[in-house]
Amino acid sequence: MEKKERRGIHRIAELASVSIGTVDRALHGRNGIREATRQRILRIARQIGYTPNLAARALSAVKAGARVGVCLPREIHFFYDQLWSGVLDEARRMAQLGVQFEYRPVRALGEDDTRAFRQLLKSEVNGIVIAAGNPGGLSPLIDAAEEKGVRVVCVSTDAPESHRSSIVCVEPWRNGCLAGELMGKFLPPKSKVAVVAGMLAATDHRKKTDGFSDSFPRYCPGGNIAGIIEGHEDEDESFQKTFELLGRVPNLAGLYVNTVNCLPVCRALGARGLAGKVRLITTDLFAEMAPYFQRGTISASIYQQPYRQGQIAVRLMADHLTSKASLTPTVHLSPGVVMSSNLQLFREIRLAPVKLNLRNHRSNHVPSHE
Amino acid sequence: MEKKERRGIHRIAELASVSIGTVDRALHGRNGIREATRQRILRIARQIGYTPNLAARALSAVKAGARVGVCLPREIHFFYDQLWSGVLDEARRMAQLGVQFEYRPVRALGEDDTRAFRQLLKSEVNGIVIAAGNPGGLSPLIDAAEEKGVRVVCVSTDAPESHRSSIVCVEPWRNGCLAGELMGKFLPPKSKVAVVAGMLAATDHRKKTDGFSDSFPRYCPGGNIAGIIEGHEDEDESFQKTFELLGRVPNLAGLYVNTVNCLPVCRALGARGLAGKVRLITTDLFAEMAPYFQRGTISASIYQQPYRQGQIAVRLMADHLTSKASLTPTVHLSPGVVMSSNLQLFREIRLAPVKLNLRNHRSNHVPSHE
DNA sequence: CTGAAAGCGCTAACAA
DNA sequence: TTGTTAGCGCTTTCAG
Repeated sequence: MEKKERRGIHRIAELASVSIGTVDRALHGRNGIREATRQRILRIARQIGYTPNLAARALSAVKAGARVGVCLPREIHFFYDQLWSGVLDEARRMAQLGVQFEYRPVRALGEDDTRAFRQLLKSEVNGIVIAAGNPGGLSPLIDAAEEKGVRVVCVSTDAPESHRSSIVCVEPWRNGCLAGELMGKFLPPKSKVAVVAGMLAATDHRKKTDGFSDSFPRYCPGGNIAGIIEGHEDEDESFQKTFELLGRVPNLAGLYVNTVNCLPVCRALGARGLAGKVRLITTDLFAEMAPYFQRGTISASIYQQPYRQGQIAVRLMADHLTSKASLTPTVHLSPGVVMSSNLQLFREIRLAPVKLNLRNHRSNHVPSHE
Repeated sequence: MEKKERRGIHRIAELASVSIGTVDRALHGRNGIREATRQRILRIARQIGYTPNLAARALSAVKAGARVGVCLPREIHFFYDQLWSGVLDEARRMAQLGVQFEYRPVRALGEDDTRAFRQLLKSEVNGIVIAAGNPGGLSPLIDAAEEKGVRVVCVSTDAPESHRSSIVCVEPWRNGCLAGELMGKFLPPKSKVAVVAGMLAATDHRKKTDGFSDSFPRYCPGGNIAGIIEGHEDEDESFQKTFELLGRVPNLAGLYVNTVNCLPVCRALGARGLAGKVRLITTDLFAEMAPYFQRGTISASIYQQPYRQGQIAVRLMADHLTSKASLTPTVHLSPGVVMSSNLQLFREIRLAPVKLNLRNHRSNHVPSHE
């Protein structure tokens, strides 16, 4: 005839000799409860180390579940598809805990993102995850959102002037520093190197370039940066400018490409017969780069962990929304170093390119953990 | 008088004009159902894109909830405390979905782990996560467990001969390869280098050494390995042997330490006035190494991502147990490269050392995502 | 102010 | 072979 031991909120109710309704009121700071009762209940809860069962909570609140909006560029090659994968994988998990997601992909970084953001705001989400392509236009919107209690997490690209709750990224400056240190250690003292940037007008590219410039001379005594060129993300322009640079600067020992657009640079090196002679450090990773690693054209690439950025951003937001966990204001990941020895371990190389499909991400889904 | 639209399994039952019990049977391949009915139900489920609500499932299965045993070394410095953190953080999350954890820390890797494993088996767990210190003794036990349907996931250290369901690790051979490539690229052709191993009798250390030996000459033309010494994880021995080596081999250009025990090597370099002159590549990361990075004694360290290994191993197991997800047989993480530019981004350096407390991991818990 | 009870989607034990 | 039902822990609503 022994009574089974109850759990959670029931247990508390039992110990406090009240009903579960009262416990609920105490736990959630709702009104309609005497302060004394509340204190007593809270004390008991603390004593037995009560933790709410999130599954039960999620189940009970199917309709009232938290909603998260996501706004990221769609470009399916390079970087953003991996970022999306991380986001979607983690979103699928959190969906099990009652968090709902609303996706508003934009065509390219910074393109039309204020509109997408506004739409998300209008659709009554509780949080927004966004790659802030144009911080200028977005910042006031972000501030407005935060004002209304909608938490904003920036991922990969920051809007530092805004009051966003959190940023998840690899800092561009550090990224450049690491490249600089690596280059400095690869090369003998007094080496001449050059930088191929996308466009220096873009903050990220400028900061990466700065980081490299700060760091390289520290690790390569007497080394100097003989040139900085802008490829403007254009294949032909990048090729031409690099080709020209290689002709112009004699004894160039190293080249740092801080944009994803490194293939034309590889080709220019090949055309000059300098592949493998000039140390090349690139940024990011995608399948077409593999042969250049194997041939020794690319010495190393600085990897920004897109999958993990997406995963962490979603997790951060969802944790906050479901458990009232505090939102870590900054999560700065360490950039990875890709070389030919570990190339095969990266998902960009390992997984055959998979089409991005927001509707039905479940199908043909390969479990992934990197 | 309109009927509310039901969800999930109820919805299917409605459409198929059967009861939810039957649907459940169909979905889970249980018997006691006519094949025709099952097919019909499965088809409908597919059509409406049914996804089980894991929160509900978890809630329903609290008593029958999956139980996971964890057996890892306790040593709180270096590596394993980070591995534990990853495990505990992820375990706490999965606890919300009804997965229970049983911890059986052992004093040191391979010490007494067969006993711990047996205890876990006896306590009726559904899965075991273990760092397989002595694969020899463990393999038959692992096979027996798998035979009984208890899935075993090895983490960090493998038992390759066993039938464990999965392994999560950084492959030691690749680890050595990366060190070799890095060293090869740091040094001019024809350089002489040496390796400081723990004990070559340990498979992991031997494989790292092999990887390094395979890889280094490929990236340093004419380079050769002038010596391999064993420190046996002993501070004094490591110091003495390194000190002696540095005196014996003239013009040694690089040193690769493939055990965590790198401080004595740093000191020996200092004592010979060679700190910063001889390129030093180490393994793993802990707070006391920081000054040696900053002074340039350590050029780089190969980081084995302990936190993430723990996280992924638990996740793999828990996913399998809750969703019948397939257990990816191998998860090989890419080793990270630590240099002074990104040193501060690693949790070992960033987080003040925190005591390991299995009882009450929640308290003084800092949310972490790296 | 407090208690009682319904229901979230799923599992498992028992009835038919 | 199939249907029914009692929870799992929490939120919410309606009575007292």
